[in-house]
Amino acid sequence: MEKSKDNFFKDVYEVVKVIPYGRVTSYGAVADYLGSKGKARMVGWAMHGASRTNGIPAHRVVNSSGQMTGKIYFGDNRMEKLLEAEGIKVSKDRILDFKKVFWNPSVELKLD
DNA sequence: ATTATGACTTCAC
DNA sequence: CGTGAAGCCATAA
Repeated sequence: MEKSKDNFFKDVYEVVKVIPYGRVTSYGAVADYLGSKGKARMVGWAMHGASRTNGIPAHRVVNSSGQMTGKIYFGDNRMEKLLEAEGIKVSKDRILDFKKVFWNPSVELKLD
């Protein structure tokens, strides 16, 4: 993250910050919204750095299966706890009503 | 420059 | 629903 090379990360953070309460999204959805669908992994990388940052609800970002793959990087059950605190039911590191709580930035947050 | 790795995704079995 | 393989791109060694 030196210079303006972290523009992608910054965009990811902005989108994640905009995720509504009790909603979640996927790495691919964010990457797609940013115009780089193939960078789904990079979004995860950005979250990796956000996990230690304040103001970034990284717990609202999961993979396409609704599985909280990064909870281990969060701090064990901290991620699950946060999600449940927002009314999101979780089971076996996986969001139950994923389809209902899913928030697609490309649709909900479309540009004017 | 090259190889390995990863909070990913999708398809196939 | 679980596992495996291929595709994808940036970071690390």
